[in-house]
Amino acid sequence: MARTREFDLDAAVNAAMDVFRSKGYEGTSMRDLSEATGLGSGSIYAAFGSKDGLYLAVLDLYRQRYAIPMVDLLRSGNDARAVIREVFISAVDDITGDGRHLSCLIVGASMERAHQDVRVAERLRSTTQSLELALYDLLAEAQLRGQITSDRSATDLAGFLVTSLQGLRVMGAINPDRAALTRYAEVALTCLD
Amino acid sequence: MARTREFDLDAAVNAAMDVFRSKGYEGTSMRDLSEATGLGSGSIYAAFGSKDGLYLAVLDLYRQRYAIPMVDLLRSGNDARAVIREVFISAVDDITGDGRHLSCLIVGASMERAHQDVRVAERLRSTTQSLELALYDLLAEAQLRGQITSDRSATDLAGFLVTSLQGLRVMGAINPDRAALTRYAEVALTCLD
DNA sequence: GCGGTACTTTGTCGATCGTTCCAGATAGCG
DNA sequence: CGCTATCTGGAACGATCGACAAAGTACCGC
Repeated sequence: MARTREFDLDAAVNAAMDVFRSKGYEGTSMRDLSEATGLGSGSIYAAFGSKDGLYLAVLDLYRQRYAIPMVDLLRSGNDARAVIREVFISAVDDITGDGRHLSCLIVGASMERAHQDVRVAERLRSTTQSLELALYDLLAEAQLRGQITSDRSATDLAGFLVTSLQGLRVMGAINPDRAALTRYAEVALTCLD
Repeated sequence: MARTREFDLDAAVNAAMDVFRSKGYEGTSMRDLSEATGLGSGSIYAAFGSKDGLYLAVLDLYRQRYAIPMVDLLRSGNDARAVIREVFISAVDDITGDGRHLSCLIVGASMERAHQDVRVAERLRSTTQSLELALYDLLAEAQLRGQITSDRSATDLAGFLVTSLQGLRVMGAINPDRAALTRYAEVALTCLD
């Protein structure tokens, strides 16, 4: 055997994620990625194959970092309304958190990449579906308990909530007003009444 | 005087709009724009100054074409609930209309350009604000008449509705399911009850 | 009809794009 | 400790980027 890899793959993907989030896919050059990760382009191509490959790795990490914890929270067994509010609040926090203008990779990928790369489209569909499913399970049980309205199916309510989350990301990009976004989220939650 | 301009400026901006909507800003090259408009790059630079200039012209046309009619509809004096439902339905139609995957320029610009070009950001804020304002006026009067809930301020309801519209655009880009999007929109409208 | 002017076209600019390749560096094995 | 397989950073590739200048073309007032 011989020399082992020196750099931390995860750290590199992390650094690349920030770049993609602030500049988009097409707006990011390999030069940007080299500087952000501290790697030579040769190392990047050896590890990820291409710019697309690195983007997919970034997208997977983003899902693992943000979408999966959200699903876990929804499945934690706590009160439906409280858990959903928590999800919305943490989303608003994420949107307005730092001043670095890091937009949501999911929304960005939906607009910029979903039409052109089927692997991206698959991942986006999978992510939103798992989120919708977790919401569905939570809402269906809450409906059985009479905790939320049964005027609408749990499926529709779940899809609507995901839609609202995506909408908040967009609105936050246009005007990162935390108080306003929070109020919009509160209105969305009234659909459960 | 001298030679008159041979091409139709509006037609060129229209053609460019389709390209930007399907490829995004960074993903569109001057070559793409030349082919779509049928103009030489020289003519484009003479007419718009730069790629950015053309993009701004496209964004203005998009606002004029989609946002302003929406505001006019909201101000038509018809029943609030019916008008708002019409706005949502026409938005869903627009999202799922053709198979050409033309995403919303407003949402695309929000994600890709708002952070980098203040002129884009200004236009986006202006567009959403005029939409929110039209909704506010409509909702405030409906509240006075007792036609919709007064549990939430008209401001919050208006912002929420715009947020939902943006969310529908994103969801439509991930999965252009007209029936599902329509149901999500219906859920959003229940917030007025 | 003619000169002048504005518009269109074409070719090309330097820069940068994503990608590949190579020479030097480094760590594990005998 | 030397060998060698692997990794590394940077140089260099052809292609393409946005932008522009010069040349050609059609229209106007005279």
